[in-house]
Formats: sequence, structure tokens, C-alpha cells
Amino acid sequence: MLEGMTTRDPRAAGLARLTGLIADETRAACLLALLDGRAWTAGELARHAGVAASTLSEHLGKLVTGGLLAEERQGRHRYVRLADATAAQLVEDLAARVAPGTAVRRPRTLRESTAGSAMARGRTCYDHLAGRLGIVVTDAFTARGLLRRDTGFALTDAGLRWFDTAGIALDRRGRRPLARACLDWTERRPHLAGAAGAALCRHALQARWCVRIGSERAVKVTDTGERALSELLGIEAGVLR
Amino acid sequence: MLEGMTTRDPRAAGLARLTGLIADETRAACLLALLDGRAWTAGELARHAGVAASTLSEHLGKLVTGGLLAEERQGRHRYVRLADATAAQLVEDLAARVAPGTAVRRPRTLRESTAGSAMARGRTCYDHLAGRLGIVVTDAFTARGLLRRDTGFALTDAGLRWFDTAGIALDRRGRRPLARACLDWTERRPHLAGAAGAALCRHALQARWCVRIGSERAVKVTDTGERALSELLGIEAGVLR
DNA sequence: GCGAGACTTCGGCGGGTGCCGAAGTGTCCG
DNA sequence: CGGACACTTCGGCACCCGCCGAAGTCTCGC
Repeated sequence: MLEGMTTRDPRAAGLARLTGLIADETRAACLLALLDGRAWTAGELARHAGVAASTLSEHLGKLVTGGLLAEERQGRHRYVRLADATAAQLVEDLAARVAPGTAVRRPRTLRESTAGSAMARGRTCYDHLAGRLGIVVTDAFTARGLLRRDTGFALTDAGLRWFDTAGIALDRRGRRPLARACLDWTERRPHLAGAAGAALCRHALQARWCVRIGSERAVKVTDTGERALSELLGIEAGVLR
Repeated sequence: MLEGMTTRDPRAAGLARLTGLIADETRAACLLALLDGRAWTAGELARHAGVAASTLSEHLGKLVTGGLLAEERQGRHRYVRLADATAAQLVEDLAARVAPGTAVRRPRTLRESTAGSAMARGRTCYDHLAGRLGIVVTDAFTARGLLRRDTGFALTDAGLRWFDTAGIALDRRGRRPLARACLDWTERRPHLAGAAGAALCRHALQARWCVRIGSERAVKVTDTGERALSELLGIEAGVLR
């Protein structure tokens, strides 16, 4: 090694280390899968990524050590999930930049096709709503003056009141911004993320405005949900079918 | 290669490719240097990164092919700069996540110390103001009701009027958001980025509210600048010395 | 033109990393 | 308590990638 090279930029080293953590197809596949916001077992991820359990174990070790994943051991299972909202945002942001180039791929089988269009209609993205559903809701917020998007991305006072009257509590402690734009990779437009997006999604699942389909992160709007979205946001019933 | 493995997730492959582009200390150092928003020659970057010209040439090839850098050939020089605002934002966001861990490093020499504190006082971050200067301006915007940060991050109507009366034109075409939060790595708080941040920075340099110091991206507020910031934003003269 | 200078291409070296299967550890359940 | 199961550790293999210096290409200025 060169002796004089003690002045390597520590920021560059850190940046390379962080991105190197994601710069592997298997680890990337895991991170994308974990964007559903739920905890997966190591075995599930190994099958999902198509590698041996031993290989995946090493990958998980790196991701946990690197701070992107958090783990919980339960008996003989090792559950992992994205470490926090900032980790999810990181993966989302990176994935959004990538998606435009790869979104041209067409589904090959009917099963893939229906699964794909279910995902496109509505899904969760970490802890908020995405897909057609996420966009329609975000647009309705904007149209009704609850969300300001022309000069940035922020809830309005009317927006705060809306959450209040809808009975959805907003967690305004912590540094997490209330509203944040998250680029939707099927719609290619931003949808509502941040603490408000998370609160809305949580409430939507709790109140059964929508339910998860299958084991994926796709969701389907229920009849109850259609009524609620129509009443509270003026969203027409047919739009989400 | 395995024949059956045609179903590798293209999104994961793209994500790995993108991050792999940054996951090298030398390339990361280049990207961080280019965050000043200006064009560097290949030779300058090679010296900056401490590698041979031939090595750096290959790195630049990858970064340009990967879409992160744009190049301009002028005679025997090859100038490179960040491809666009989205590329800059990508690097900024990643760097911001990294900074907290590495910011503990203390300057070792007087030269480094003064250069460091000049950077901390004020600098450009791609095309907007950062450092103490960026934070003070952003805080002044918030305090005067020009920028709304409690529910997201957006200019207010008063904010739009401020730009108008200050004679700073805002480019509202294009998809670039007017206001966006960019995490400051010396102050560890968000400062104003986006089209409005860029317009403000451009105006500040044009009207000589601040000038660049040395060849780095540090900037210094002039007397003219102190008067302007005091009049237009109520920023006290002493704060930025 | 012709040399100096900036950049690129090439060959080759060395180290790092992902992959696997086999063996080992810990947990659950009958 | 013993077998099934989930995960981890280990050794070994193959490949990729960054690095350099030498030689090549291109441009500028005299």
C-alpha cells in the first residue's frame, strides 16, 4: 500500500460502502421484496431470490450489519425487515430511478398478468398506499386543496383538518416529515408518503377500506372502502376496478 | 450459466447496476467532487482521487455510460459533470445518509481547518446554497412564512410573491419541484433545494450577494449580500461571519 | 509538421466477493 | 429424547473488478 495515502476521503469510503451493500442482484432482490414493509424469514427470501440458504444467510448478515435491515429472532426463524423509514425511502428512491428503464417488460403468463395488474391497481409501498390507488388518493387530496403540490409537497391546513375529522391520528413527533413525495414505479408519478401517508394506509387497512390479496403486497379496495373514499375524498366508485 | 434462471427480477438487476456504479471509492470520490455542480476535467479528477489517469478514464466511461455523468469534449480535454438534477439529488441523498457516521473526523491541519470551516459557513450543493448560509436562509424563509415545513416542504403564496418582488424568476415549467428538502451534511438539517433553491443561488451569485472562494465550492457572503439578506429576509448581518 | 500534453486502450496482476455443498448449531415437536 | 427443520459456518472454487504502466490516439501551439 502507498504510505502517503492516509487522506482518502472518508465520505467517499462511506458512500461506496453503503451503495456496495445494495450493489448485488441478490441483495437488491431482497430489499425490493422487503419494500412491502413486512418481515420475511431468511428461507422465504432465499427461495424468492433463487439462491442457497447459506448464501442468503451471508447476505443478510451484511445488510443487517450495514444498518439497512433489522432482525428479530423467533425460535428457529430469523425474521428481517427494513430497518426504518429512512432505509425504505432509500430503496424506494433508488428503485424509482431504475424502474423507467425496466418497466417495458410485459407479463408473459396469465397468472403473472393478473398478479401484475393487481399490483398496478393497488399495493402498499413500505407503509403507504401506492399504485393506481395511491395515485387516485393523492390526486383527490390535491384536487380538494388538502395537499399542495404546485410549490413543493406539503399538506395544507385543510388537509390537517381532514385527517382530524376523519379520525385518523397523525404522529407529528419525530423528525419524519408529515408529507413526502414517493415516485410510483407503475404510474411514474409521485404519491403521498411520509407520516401522513403511513397513517392513512394504516387506517385504510384497519377500517378495511382495503384488504391484502394473497401473500404479496397487492391490496384490493372493499365496498366499505369505496363508500368511504367517495364520501371523504369524492373518489368515484368505478375508478379503482 | 443456469438455463432455467430466466426469471431473475429485472428491477433487482437494474438496482444492483445503478448502485454498483457508485459502489467504488474512486468513483464515489468523483461524484462527491462533482456535487459542486461544475465541470471537471478527467485529469483534475484523477489527481483529486489519487489514481492514475488511465484508471480514472475507465471510471468515467462507466459513469457516463451509466447515465450519472454527462461529458463535453473540448479539444484535448474531457469535461464531465453530473448528468442532471436528478443525478445530483441521488448523490446528495446517498451522501446525506452516510455523513452522520463520518462527520466526527476533525481537521488535522490549519489549512484543512480553515478550508473546512469556510465550507461549513457557506457552499453550493450542486445548484443551490448549503452549509450555515443555506440553513440560515431556509430558516428565514420558514420564519417569515415563505416556506412551509411543518406539514411537508413547499413554498407558500407569500413565498411566490417574495421571489416575484425580489425579481428572481422561477422556472415553473418542467417536472422539477419548486421546493425540495436537501439534507445538509454539516448542519444535519434540511435546506432549500429544487427549482426555487437553484434560482435563488443563481441570483445570489449573479448579484454578487456571495462569491466563490478558491477553487472549491465554498462561498463567502459579500457586504452587498449582507445588506440584501437583511432587507429581504431579515437576516442579521453578523450571523454569517 | 512536430513536440508536448491530455486522454484512452491494452495486458496483466492481485484481491475481493458471490456461489455452493457439507458439516455444525440451535429450536421445535412428537 | 430423537428426528425434522431453519439457519449458520466453513472450505473451496470461479469470476469479476480495480489498479498500474506502456503504448497508442488525438489536439494544441509553436
